[in-house]
Order: sequence, then structure tokens, then C-alpha cells
Amino acid sequence: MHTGVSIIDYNSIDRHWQEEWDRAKIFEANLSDKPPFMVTAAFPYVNAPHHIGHLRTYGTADLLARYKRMRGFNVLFPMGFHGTGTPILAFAKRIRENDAELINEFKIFHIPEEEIRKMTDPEYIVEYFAKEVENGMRRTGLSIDWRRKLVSIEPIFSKFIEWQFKVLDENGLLVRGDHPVGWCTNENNAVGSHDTRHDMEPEIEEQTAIKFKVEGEDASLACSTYRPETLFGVTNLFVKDPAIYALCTVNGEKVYLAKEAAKILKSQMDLEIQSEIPSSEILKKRCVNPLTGEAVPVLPGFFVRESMGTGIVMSVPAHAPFDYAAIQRLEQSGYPVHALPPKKVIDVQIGRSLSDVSEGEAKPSQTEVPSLAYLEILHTGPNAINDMLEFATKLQYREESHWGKMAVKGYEGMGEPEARERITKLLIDGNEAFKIYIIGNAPVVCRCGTEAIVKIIKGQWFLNYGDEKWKSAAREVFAKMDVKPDKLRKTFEAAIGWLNLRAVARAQGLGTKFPLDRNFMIESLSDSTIYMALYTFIHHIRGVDANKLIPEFFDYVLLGKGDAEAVSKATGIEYETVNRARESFSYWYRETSRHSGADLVFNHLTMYIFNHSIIFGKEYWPKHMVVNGSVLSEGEKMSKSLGNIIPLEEGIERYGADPIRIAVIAGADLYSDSEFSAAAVNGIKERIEYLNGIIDGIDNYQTSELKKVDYYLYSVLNRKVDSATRHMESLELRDASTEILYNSVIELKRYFKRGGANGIVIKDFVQSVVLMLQPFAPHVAEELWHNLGNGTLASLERWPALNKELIDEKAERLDNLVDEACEDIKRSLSLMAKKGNRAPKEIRLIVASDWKRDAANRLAETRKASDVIDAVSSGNGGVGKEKIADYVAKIAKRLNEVRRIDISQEEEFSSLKEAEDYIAKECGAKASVEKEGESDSQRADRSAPMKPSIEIRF
RNA sequence: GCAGGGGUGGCAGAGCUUGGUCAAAUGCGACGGGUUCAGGGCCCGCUUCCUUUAGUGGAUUCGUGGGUUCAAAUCCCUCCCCCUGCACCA
Repeated sequence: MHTGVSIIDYNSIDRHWQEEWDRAKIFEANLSDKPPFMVTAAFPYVNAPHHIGHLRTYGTADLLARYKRMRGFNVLFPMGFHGTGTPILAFAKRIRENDAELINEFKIFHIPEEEIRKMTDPEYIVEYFAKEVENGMRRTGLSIDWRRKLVSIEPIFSKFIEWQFKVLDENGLLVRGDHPVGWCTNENNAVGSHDTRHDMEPEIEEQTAIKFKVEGEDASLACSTYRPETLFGVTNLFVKDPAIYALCTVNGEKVYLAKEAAKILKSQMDLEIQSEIPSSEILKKRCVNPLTGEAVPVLPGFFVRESMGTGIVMSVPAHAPFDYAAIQRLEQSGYPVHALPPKKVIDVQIGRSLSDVSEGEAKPSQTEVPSLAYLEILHTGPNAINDMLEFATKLQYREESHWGKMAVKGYEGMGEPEARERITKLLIDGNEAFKIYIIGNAPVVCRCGTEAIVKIIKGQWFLNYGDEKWKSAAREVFAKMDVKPDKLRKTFEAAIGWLNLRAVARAQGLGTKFPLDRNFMIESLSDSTIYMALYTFIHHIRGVDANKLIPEFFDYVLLGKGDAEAVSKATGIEYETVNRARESFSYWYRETSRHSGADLVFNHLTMYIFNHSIIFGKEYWPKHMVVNGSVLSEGEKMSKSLGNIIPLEEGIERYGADPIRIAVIAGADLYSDSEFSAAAVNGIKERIEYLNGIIDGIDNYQTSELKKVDYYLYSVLNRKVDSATRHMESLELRDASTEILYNSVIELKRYFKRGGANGIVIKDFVQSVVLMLQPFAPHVAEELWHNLGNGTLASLERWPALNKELIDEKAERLDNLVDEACEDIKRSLSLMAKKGNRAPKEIRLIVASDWKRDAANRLAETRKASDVIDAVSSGNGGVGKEKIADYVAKIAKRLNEVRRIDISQEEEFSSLKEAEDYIAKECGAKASVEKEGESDSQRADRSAPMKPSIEIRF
């Protein structure tokens, strides 16, 4: 008998089969007559070894590669490493500075100290981690053709990227312009999130600075605001007091700003500080609203910040709780305010998004001063704490911009966003205002300790993804692409529409020099949009001097321009090599599938589509794209700082490569995050080991004539093949693995419980399961395949074919009948037990007569009870008409539930009869089956087709 | 704010494209029982409420509030809430 479970030494079978694969070179893909299928995954950035989360993308890609191989494709799965950009440089610098935090992080991965010491050299970092990552991938059993390995900082790669940028430039897609960036004035460098403390991304927001002419002076106060449309409601201006302000020249005009603000804005515009002036002087001025012509006073505002915007704000008490509160507080303190009265400029139903307001429980007592009304419905007032005012501000802002209508002449009824746009344009065109940028999530602090500001970079190089021709080409590529999951289509369409200018040149970083200005480097996402094409032939040009890789070479290989002989002459590269490169590219690039994690949708993947659309011919456009979710550990994303990382190699050693593969790749739907847990891995191992146990003991089963259970198992097997294949085709990997691993084990157990024991049937079943398991668990599959007596490699076998003939719906229904009968018996028993009945002595099942089936079938067709009664009684001499009428009347009550039944009494009977022992065991009493018409049971009449009557004796 | 995704039973998570067979798959957890020492494992049952002296019948459920329909978790509209991205960062 089978043992059910046996222990597998995963690490040793992993090693063994990896060696076998290497020896047989089965993943080295060469041109052939078979249809090509090329799978690429976003190459990893090599600044650390991988953890099990990285396996999600690479494992999913590998799974597809392995599956497609089994489906008869010639599959190429290459891999490379990304080292471009600044992080690795920054890394080397931190190592040089002996950064304790960083060195601590490395301890998670057990990196030897002497290696860390060598990492002051950025190129060594790339070399070291590329090796580490490759090693991890090999140990995971990824079916990669390692001959094609490349690194993004090697000369061949750079030559290729230079060619790419030449093509982009020829298409007019490289443009220059000004661009705001987060900036550190101390290091004189742009700051991204990895340059800041707590990895904060500087969020750059646009504000409008509106000029209020000072009465009696040739100068203005510049107020910064997000809401120029509220200009109609300005009652005064606010400045910080005490504070230092400054008279500046901005583009030749005199403008007052807070001194701190002026220092920051210097990096955005032509601005000079002329003289300093205390806030007390500013407070004496009166200024003119450029839109209404009204003169308003300047007041001290408790909430004004000198470094935010211009350090001066306009006061709109009707629409800004802070402004209203500030004025109230000034009045309370006896300050001579003299501001204009609050003026409502936007109408909205106050508090409509709050439930207690919309239900009428809290209504403001007035609506003429909306900001006060907002404070009121929040049960507070002008003296509220700042957090409360902040909350009221957000609520009011949201409701007004969402539903508000302008209540000002010329703009009546207009929505706020539209009014804002128009008024802003009006002001800027009339030189009454100018744009400024601020850090929205300030303070963002650079690692050096300086607070970041916004700087406008002049003459920056951009890749113009906003170009309409380019966009429509990208849309065309995308329209023809197959995307998984399909629900991402809209997201991609949005991303294609949204992508605009992208700065491509950087002052520093590893990688390729920017061809149009060699003082700059190509930015690191822009150099990895079409590199997959390089995999198709890079192993053919490995020995070639990179300097020979002039544009003519790539023009020919990738675009088919010119001919091999001429190119060979022009480049000095051997004719054979040129030729082979072109052949390889044009073979492999016909059918490609691109894989990455969900985080790359809005940048890499979309740029990938764009770049392919403009550079390659239609036949080489990408065909498939697959986006996967990530892996969570204890509900959290894995991160070094959280310390919840499981390094890949450590995980493999602990759990074995295959259980981890299944847990990570098939633990959730393709696009959902999967939760990694030891419990899940154990569940997987249990099933694997159950299958292993069956195979170990398979010789104990004799081969004999097929019984009902056997037909049933064949039927179920083919159903599994069918649905597993469907799931694999649409990469519903969780469903596929459930079907293959979990459900097959359930079916096997059920088979044995029913008394199934036919050796050949079991073997057929298990063989198919093992093959379908191969893409998920290749090492285990090889081992089990081998243990089943096969001399071939499972990795090279064909995916099990569906044999539709063996799907026997009737067999399955008859089998289910047994389970349903048991369920009914048990339900009755438990109900009886509640009433105090003892254990049952005997269970009798009575199978309904054929005339009942006849009646049901007729009723299903004609739907007329009286006709059915006549027809059935005339054809069934032995049964009384009254009995028939009773039965028909009963089922006719639920006419629309009546279905055709094509299973006879005899079939139903023999199926149950064969399962008598099983039923007895399940229900805990002797069980017998008899036929209605031959039974003397009182309850025989109650039997219905597929629902035998049950009589229980106690 | 803009864009995309999402809100389902104790939790996780299907189903919603093609309305009914959905009180809602599956897994986990909890509870009860068995497996005749405990624990684990395994097996069985149960896990909205009521009802049923035998396998039953009914009510109320799928973020909120409306609507369409003989019929809605599933279609339409509204609002609320959550997640992700928003660019020079790989």
C-alpha cells in the first residue's frame, strides 16, 4: 500500500537536475524550424543579492518559458544585469565613507567583509552582485540561456544604446527645454528620493504668484496661491510677522517677497534681492487687487511661512478657514484690522460629502461665510487648533472644487477648475502673475542635511513622449498586443496618453554617454527600453571589438538596411557574424513576451512600447506583455529596513527551490501580491510528498480491468488537463497550480477511498500531473518523472494532451451521486441525532423507477402535467395512474427546476451498489441499495431520479 | 487634485465581461465530533438568523443611497472609503 507521504531532500534533487540540465545544455536556444518564443524579464539592478520577492517576476517568466517549451515552441529565455545610473555610484561612496547602516544591511545577505571593502569601486559592485544574482537564478532552476548574458555598462551595450539614440534623434524626438527638479543647494545636485533622508520623493507643485500693486509705490506684493479664482474674495493680504522681507527685481520688475522665499525662488527665475525690509513696514502698505481694483490692507497671519511660496498670501476669509480664523483672532486681540468684509465667490452645498450633514443632522446656521459654516458643521470655530483648521480647509477645498459653482459676474455657474484655468491664464497673459514651483511635501531634506528646493534646469535634454505621432504609433503597437492581466489595458492606455517629456541626460552615473552632449550620461530607464533585442545576437559578437559596432551594423541587423557584405566591409566584422546576427534577430524577435512587476507599468513598460513603435518594423513589435504583483512577507512589502527579507539562497536552502517557486509564483493571482509564509510552503510540500509517496509505492498496485472508479479518474484527469491548460494559457497561475497540485491530490485520495487500486490508471494519472507540474516545480517534476521509470527529461516533454473522449460526464455525475447520497444520509442522521436518536443500524437506499425519469423528461419538454400523466400511464402498465399523477403533480410544483435526466434506474442502481461498502464506512452503518418496484420499503415512493430515497433503521 | 485599481461572510480571496443554477468557490481560522493515551497529523461535520420529530422551508445579506428588471454581489447613476502612480527614481 502507498505510504502517502515521504520525505524529499529538495536541495540534493535541485543540484542534481540543475547539473543534468547544464550538461545537456537544454536551455541554450538556437535557430530551428520550430516557431520561436522569446521571454524576457526586466533585468535586475545589481546592488544587492536577490530575496525571494524577486522570484515573482523571474519565476513567472521562467514558468511561461517552460510551459511554451512543452507546447512545442523553440523558447529563448535570456538574462542580463542593470548597473546604470547613480545608485551604485552612491553606494560606492557610502562604502568609502564606511556607512554603518549600509554595511549592516549587507549582513542580511551574509556578504563577506573583504568583499564589502572592495566595493569602493562601483564596477566591482556590479560585477560582484551580478555574479550573486546569477547564482541565485541558477539555484532557482530558471531555464536561462546564459550564453547571452549582458551588462548595461559594458561597451557593446553602450554602442547599441548610442545607435538607439541616433535613431530617436533622427526622428526628431530629442528636444531641449527648461525643467523643474528637486535640488540641493549644498551639493549642487538634483535630488531624487534615494538622495533624501527617509527616501522622500520631492513633490514639485505649481503655484501662481499674483502681483498686488502697492499704493503709491512702483512695486508689488507677490502672493502665492493654489486658487487664483478666489481672487474676487480677497479682503486683505497676510504676511508673517515678525520676519524679514525683501524688495527684489523679478524679471526687471520690483516685487516684495519674504527674504527666505526670495532665496529659494532665485533658482527658478531671474531674481535679485535689492534691499531688506522688516515685516512691520510691509504691514503699513495697502495693495490693489489686480482683478477687482479694490485696495486691501496687509495683516499679520499666524500661519504664514516665510519659505513657502512667496511668503505672502492673499486672504479669502469666505473660502479659507485659516484666513477667517486669523482675522477673527486679530479682531479679538484688538488689532486694527480694516479688512474688507468676507465675500462669497463660490456656491456649494456645504458638507454634502459628510453623512450627518447630508442626512440633515447638522446644518450650518448660515451659508454666507462658507468657511465659518464648515467650521460650524465640524463643531468648532475660529479658535480651533491648526489640525482642525487644516481639516476644514481640505473639506471645503474638496467640496468647492468638486461641486462648487462660481458666483461672480462673468463666471456665474462655472465649475471651479475651469474658472481657475481661465483666471490664471488671464493673469499671466496680463503680466499680473507668474508661476512658481514649490516642494509640496516640504521639508524634504537631502542626505547632506540641506533642505531641498525647486530649481529650474535650463536647456535640459528630453525624450519627447508627448509627440503626437509617437503616441499614436505607441497606441498602434499596444492595440495589437496581448496583455496579462487584461484589466491593465486601460492603465496602459492612460499611461501612453500621460507620458510626456522625459529628461534623459544626467550629470553623473554609470552607463552610456549621451551622444549629443558627451558631458552627460543617458538616464537609466531610457537606456533599457529596447535592449532585449541585443540578446538575440549578442553571443555572436562577443569577440568583436566594440569600436567596430558602428551604426551601420545595427541598421542592418535590427532594421535590415543595406546588405551583409557591405556592412561587413564598412565595419570590419566578419561577414558570417553579421549575417548570423541578422538571422538571429529576425528569427527570435518575431514573438516576444515582456515581463515585469507592476511598478514598471507607468515608466519602463510604457517606454518599452513607445521605443519599439518608432524603432522597429511592425513584424518585430512586441506581442505579449505580462505584469505580475509582488511578494509580501507578514503582510508587508519586503524591505531591508523592515528586516523581513528572506534572501533567495537562504530560502532555497531552507525550503527547497520548488516549494518556494510555487509559493511565490502561484500563491496569488498574477497581478495580486502573494503572501509568503512557511505555512503555505508546508502545504505545498505536503502535496508534493503525497505524490512522491504514491509514486514510491506504485509497484504495489496491480493492473486489472477498468471499473467505474477508474473511468471516473480518467474523466477527471482529462478535465484537469483541460482546465489547467486554459489557466496556463491565460497565466492564471494560482488557479492552474490549484488544479494541478491540490485538486489532483484530492482526486487521488478520493479514488483510493472509493476502492480504486488499478496500477495503470494511477500511473497514467500521476504521469500527467507530474508533467503539468514541471513549469512550476521543475526539479521535483524531473525527479518524479525519473522515478516513474522514464529516461527522458521532463523539461523537454510535451504538455499532456487533452483526450476529450475520456471526459465522461455521466461517470462523473454517477460518482457525485454517491457523495450526494452520503451527504443526505449524514444530514438526516445529524437532524435525527438532535432529536435523541441512537446510532443507526442499517441504511437502505431505494433508486427511483424509470417511469419517474420518463415523467420528468416529458415534463421538461412539454411543461404540461396532464399530458405527461396520460402519456406515462399508457406506457407503464404496471404502475397505477394515481401514483403517477401524485408524482407528476409534486414535481410540477417546481416546473422550472425540472431537468432532463439521461441516467437510467439501472445505471444509478449499479453505481450506488458498487459503492455500498464506501457508503457504509462513511455513514457508520450497514448500507444496501435496492430498486423502487422491487423494494418493500415504506419510503420507496419518495425516491426521485438522482435522489434515492433513504430509509434508516435504528 | 489627476489617472488607474479596488471595497464580498471571522480573515484571505473567487465570482462580477455573458443578470437567475449565489447564503455566495477555495484556503485559513474558530467550534463540535472521530481516529478508541496526550499533542500533532489525518478524517467528518459546522461556522447570518429562524424553521424542520429524517435529506426541509423561509427571512435578511456582497461599502452607501437610488434606479433598470419578473429577477442584481452581478447592469446604470450617486456618494463615501481604501490602495497605487504622478516623472528624472531604479
